Amino acid sequence: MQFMKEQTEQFVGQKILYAYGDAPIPFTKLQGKKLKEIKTFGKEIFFCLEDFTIRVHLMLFGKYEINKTLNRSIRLGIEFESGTINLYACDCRLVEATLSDLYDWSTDIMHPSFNKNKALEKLTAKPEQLICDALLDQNIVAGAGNIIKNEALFMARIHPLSQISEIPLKKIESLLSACISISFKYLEWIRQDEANEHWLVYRKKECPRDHIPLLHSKLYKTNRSCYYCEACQHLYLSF
DNA sequence: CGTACTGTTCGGGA
DNA sequence: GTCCCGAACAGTAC
Repeated sequence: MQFMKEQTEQFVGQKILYAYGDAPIPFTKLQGKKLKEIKTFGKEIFFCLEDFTIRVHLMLFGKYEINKTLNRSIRLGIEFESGTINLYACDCRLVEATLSDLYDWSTDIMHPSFNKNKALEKLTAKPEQLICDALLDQNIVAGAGNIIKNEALFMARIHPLSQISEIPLKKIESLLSACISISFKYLEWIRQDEANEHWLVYRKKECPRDHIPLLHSKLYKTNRSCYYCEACQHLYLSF
């Protein structure tokens, strides 16, 4: 969402001339309101207006365009004085509450107030959890998704089915470091329009270390795709 | 809680 | 080559 923020920041300070679409939003309420600020939390982006906020989550299939339309039904179009943001197939809703009451930015990987120790605390707070599930929990580390989960586990050489209580703290720290470095590299890759050219294991067939076939299956509670190498990713288990 | 559902694209198998 | 099917960057509702 950092990249989307960069691309939409040009409209901060401008008034909304007109808003429309099929989002469950009272569009007339937006009209005439000034865009005060754009914030992000993990995969969410917030367009903060004068007395409420538009929260947008692109989910799996969401798309957005600036000053351009796609040939499909519009979820939310926002016309500003100098241009338009068009949102498609995403989750849009109004938030009236104060954002800082809802979100803890200290564990949002990309946020300036990210605190690695807080993230470590949250990660180890549920020791019975499996690491492949914990990494996807936006309340633990916000921003990491399924790709970063797979890549970070591979980099830190941790098997996705490892139990948090059994993973040495140093390994969890290196896993977190991997999440952080991948997230920032990902932003850089998106800027260069090479977002999907750098993955080591995600959607790959072979381990880049030892060239044996990677395993691929949906694992545990979150039931999301895991790509991993049984030979070089250690399984930490209590039994 | 687990299950169903949403919704668009793309790669791989036929 | 082309078509079709199912998985997939995620989360919510029930």
